[in-house]
Formats: sequence, C-alpha cells, structure tokens
Amino acid sequence: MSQISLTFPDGNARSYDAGVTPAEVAASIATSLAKKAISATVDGQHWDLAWPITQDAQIAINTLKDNDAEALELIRHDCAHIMARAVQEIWPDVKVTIGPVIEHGWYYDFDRAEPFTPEDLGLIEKKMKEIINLRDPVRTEVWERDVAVKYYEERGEPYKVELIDAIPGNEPLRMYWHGDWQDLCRGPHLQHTGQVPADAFKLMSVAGAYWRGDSSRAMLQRIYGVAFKNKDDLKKHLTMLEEAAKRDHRKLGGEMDLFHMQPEAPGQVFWHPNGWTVYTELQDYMRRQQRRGGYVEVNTPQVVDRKLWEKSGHWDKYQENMFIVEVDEEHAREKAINALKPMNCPCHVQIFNQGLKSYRDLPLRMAEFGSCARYEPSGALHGIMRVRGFTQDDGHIFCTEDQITDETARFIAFLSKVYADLGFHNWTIKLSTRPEQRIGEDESWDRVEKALGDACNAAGYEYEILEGEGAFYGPKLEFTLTDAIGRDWQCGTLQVDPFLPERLEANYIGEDGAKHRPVMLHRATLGSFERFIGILIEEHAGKLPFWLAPRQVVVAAIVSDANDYCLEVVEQLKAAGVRAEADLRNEKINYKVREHSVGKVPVILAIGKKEVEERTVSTRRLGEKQSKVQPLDEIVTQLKAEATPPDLA
RNA sequence: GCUGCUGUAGCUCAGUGGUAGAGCGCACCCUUGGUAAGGGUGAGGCCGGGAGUUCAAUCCUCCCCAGCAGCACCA
Repeated sequence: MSQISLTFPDGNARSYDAGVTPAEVAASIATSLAKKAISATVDGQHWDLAWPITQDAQIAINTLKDNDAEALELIRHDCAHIMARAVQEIWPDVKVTIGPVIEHGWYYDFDRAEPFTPEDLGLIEKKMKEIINLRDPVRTEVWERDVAVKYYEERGEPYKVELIDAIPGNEPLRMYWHGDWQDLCRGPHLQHTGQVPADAFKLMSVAGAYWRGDSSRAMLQRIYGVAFKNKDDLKKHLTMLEEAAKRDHRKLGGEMDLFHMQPEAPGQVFWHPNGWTVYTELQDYMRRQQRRGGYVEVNTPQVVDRKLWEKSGHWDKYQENMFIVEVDEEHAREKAINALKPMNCPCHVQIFNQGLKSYRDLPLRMAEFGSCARYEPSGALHGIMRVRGFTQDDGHIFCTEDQITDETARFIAFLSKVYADLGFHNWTIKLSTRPEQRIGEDESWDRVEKALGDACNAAGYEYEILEGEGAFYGPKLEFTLTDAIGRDWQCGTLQVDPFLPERLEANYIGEDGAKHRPVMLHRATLGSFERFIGILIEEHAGKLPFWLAPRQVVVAAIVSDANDYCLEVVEQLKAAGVRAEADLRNEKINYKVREHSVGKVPVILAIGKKEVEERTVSTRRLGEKQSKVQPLDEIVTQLKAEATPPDLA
C-alpha cells in the first residue's frame, strides 16, 4: 500500500498508509486524543473521523473543547439526526425529509398527519436524551444508488427517494447510522451520540414549511432546535432571546405610545403623536439630505388608472397584490378601474416625460416620499416592518449607462452617511444578479452587474452575491439591517432598470441631436419609514438618539411649590427647540421617574424647593442612576445642542 | 396564501356549560413626598364576529376576521 504524508498544525509531518482515517491518525498520536476527537479538518475541509484520506494533506484533529465552529456544526447536525430518530421511534409512521444546521441550531422537516404539540416536543426531547445516553456509535457507509432507492421505497420514505433523484449521479450516496437508525447525509458527524451535550440543547418551536421550499408542494412540519457546547451557552442564548423580546418594536410601540394597529386596517399604521414626531423628524432629516444630495423632490397621485399600470407591466405581474379602486361614474359607459399606487416609478417617469430632456439634464435625481399600498399576503404582515400601507423614501435617477457606476457609488456614500447618522454601523450589501426569467441581452447584464460591483468596491464596501435574485429587468443592491432577534430586513435598495424607460417611452436628446433612452436607477435609503422606524426602535431598544426621541425632556415637580418654576423651565426649553413637557401631577418623584423611564424619556429634570431657590435643575439621564444638579442656563444650552440633528450640528 | 397556536376590562393575564375575576392603568379623595411603583374608594366587559349543538354557550362544533411563529411571497 502506498504511503501519504500528513502535515499537522505544528508543522510536523508523519507518514501513513493511504486510506488512513483521521480516527486512526488520532489514535496514533494518543488514545486520549482518539477519545476526545470529534472530526478533522483536512486541507481546509471539515472531515469525518471515518473518512479515508488518500493523498498528502494538511490535517488537524478537532475536539469538542478547542474547535468552536466545527464542534457546533457537528453537535447541531447530530442533534438533527438524533431528533429524527427520536421522532421515528415515538411515531414510526412519520416520514423524514431533511434537517440542516442553521444559526444557533438546526431544524428537521417531518411529514405527519397529526400536528406536533408542545407536549410532543417535551417527549421528543426526553427521547433524544435517552439516545444520547446510549452513546450509540455513528457509522458511515457509501451505498449504491439503486440499493438506497429500494431501501427507502420499501420503508415508505418518498421524500428520501426524491432527494436521491436530485443528487448528481457521480456523487457517492453516504448513509449515516446513529445506532440502528439511518439517514441519507453528506456528513461529517460525531463519533457517537454521547458526544452531544445532553443539557445544552432545546427544542424551540414547530411550524409549517413547504417541501423543497415550494408553495405548490406538501406542507411539512418543521421542528426547530438550538444547541450549544454547554449548558451555560444555552442559557445565555435563551436569556438573549428574552432580552430581545423586550426590544420588539411592537411592544415598545405600545409602551412608548408611538402607534397602534387594528383589525379594520390590517397592515396599516395609526401613528400617535409620539410616533408621528419620530416620523416627521426623520422625514425632515431625509429631506435635507436629499436636497444636499442633488435630488429634486416631487409628489405624485395615489389613485392611478389601470392603463398606466398596464403600460408599465405591473398590472400583468402584480395585479393580485394591488388595491383596486373601481369608480362607477353615473354617465360613464364602463367603470373606471384604478389602483392605489403600489410604487412611484411609473409616476416619476410621467414627470420625466414632460417636456424634452437633454443629455445635459442627466443624471436627473428625482425623489418622493411616496405613499404606496400593496396587498401583501396576510401571513407576511409583521408589526410596522411589513405593512400594506407605507411611505418609501423613494428616488429615481435617470441617467446613461456610463453614469451607473458613479451614481451607484454616490448613492452608497449617501446611504452610509444616513445610516451612520441614525446610529447604524453594521449593515450589509447584497448584490442580486440575473434571474432565470429575465429580459435583455446577457452582455448588458454583464456590464451592469459589474458596474454595481465596481461601485461597491470603489466605495470601500464588500458585498455578498445573491445568485439569480435580481429583478427580471436588472440587477440590484440590497442594504440589509438586522432586527432584535437577528432577522434580516432589507431597507435600502438600488436597482438598475433599462426596462421601464423603454415601456413608458422615456427619452432624452443626446449630444448627437438624436433621441436616446435613459436608464433608471430605483433607489431607497430607508426603504420605508414604517420598516425603518421599526428597526430604529429595536436597534436602540427604544432609547432613540436625543434628536429623534419623541419626548425629550420631562420637567417633574417634586413639590407643588415648584410648579411655576417647572413651567418656566419648560418654556425656556421649548423656546430653545427642545420637546419638553411638565409633570406637575400629585405623585411622588419616584413614581414619576419610574413612569418616564419606562416611557424611554431620555432626560428627566426634577425640581424641588432647592432648585427653585437656586434656579437650577436636577438632571437625570435615561439609564443612569446618578442625577446631576446644574444651572438652568447650562442645561438649556446643553439640551439645545443635543436636540440638533446630526446634519445640522 | 399555507401549517400550527392565540383572541376575556385601556394593558398583562386568571377562570367557568348556569352571562365574569386579579394586578397595572384610569377617575375621585387622603398624602407635598428628593430620583424606578405611598394609601383608600370607585368606574369600567356583546368574553373578536357569525352560525350550530343545548333548557342554557365566554366555555363544545363549524365558518369568518385579526394577531403570533415559521414557510412561501416582497415590483
């Protein structure tokens, strides 16, 4: 048998028979290592201890203790298998499908006639612990395709048969055995079930999920679990989830009296005075930014005849998701059918099309705080983050293809400044490329996709590529922020669209005196005010930056003799442009402090006898225990400065 | 839209086949209290909507609406 040379992380190399497994390698070093080992990393690939190595390679033996990423991957993956085995032991008629590792844990999809109940999850967890305690060995086998298909057909596992059919013919079919239970799986896995920490996992929830992510196919039951290396990490994770729930914008929206929603208008927001203050403050800020950024602001109609939507192509594609308004005029022959605008683009093109445009007018940047209505599927609605009525900070840049890169880079700079001003520093860019169903030449897609990528690079940002996720007419950049519990939300966007100018016959006169077609860049920075304010609330856990806080200062009287002075303080603050209010209620200062703290008021000025006499205030900042006595003039100057939006400071 | 769960006072939630309860909040009274809940009294409910079963339904069954989790969707 031929020899191979394996190089260890410390640089030492040893010679082994070709086909040696990492388990044998570990055993050759120390029996304790062989026992502790969970997997290997072979030439950068995560490698099962039982897989043979046939050529020279770099090798590292992973253990539960020292290798976080690998350990968690294996623990979670083995949990998926152990859970599937537990489910089939309890309910033998349940059909298994797939169970991948995800962030913090795993899920596994099952086909079962009866729904899993919360009590069932408890049963499954108990059974899983039993399997872990058995310390059943994990074995891997490579099967022939027809053998595997026959095996699954006999056992009534149609989903597995379908999976095998989808695996390319030249790939080996690997079977993993956890004791006497077996699953088709790429691997790698642990050595035995006992290597999963029995006290560091938890089944979290069960929900429906379509087989193969296809809404036309069977709805399966997906059980989610989380798993960690030890009990403490699990506990930390559960605590984090509890904390995150407190930051939920829907909860804080009520506590801070920002907005409410009700069944008569599902997916639409009733903004209360506090919430509307945040909204308008943000809108004023965006308006200033856009003026500075070279945009002209416009406004367009809400109710627009279907003819325009037919022309733009939206009627065909999105009719189901539009709010239709039919008007039955007395003398009309037929009803007028309109749609509430689901987007602003076609309307902006109408403005562009007024009068003749010259190449000298390009790039033309047109912005609108555009109210849109989309009939989103009921299950998609989520607080104020996914709604049916919303206002985009929309904008369209009419330009030439040559100007795309510059305009994109310019927009990225614009957006990053806005996000930074609003307290966001961790956001990501995704570049969605050509989908299967598309229009236009591949050459043009090549150029435009490159233009977007170049612009990101020029602006100094990395981006992730979402293959095939672009719109049918062009690629797009998505700017994504994350909510309190780690769900991603697309906020900003930039889409290249040569299609709509074509359909709506936009053109400009070029240097050569002939008509040319502009390209349109759809772009939004916040996305929608609704979603962005939701994210803003969660990001700051309700403690909005002072300039955005709806209630900035409460002046609270400690004794009623201080009332007049409190009102005077409020007047001075208001005159300085600060949102201040007096709390003269017959309540103890403790009570007032608590109430306004819960309401996330950033500054409480407490006024007692002493402050009245000395013309001072006792300043207490949200989140701080300590209060500070300072002269009235000083605090007014200070808060005036803090209330100034970052772009005006 | 799909699967599952939920819907009782303004809010958070108990509860029962014989038309309801707590805490907080609200109103009024007492209390003038120094930085996260002072005390008392009181008002407040078509038990999400509709139909059915029953002598009787907030409770059981069905349909609808809305919310929650996930999936699918997101111009």
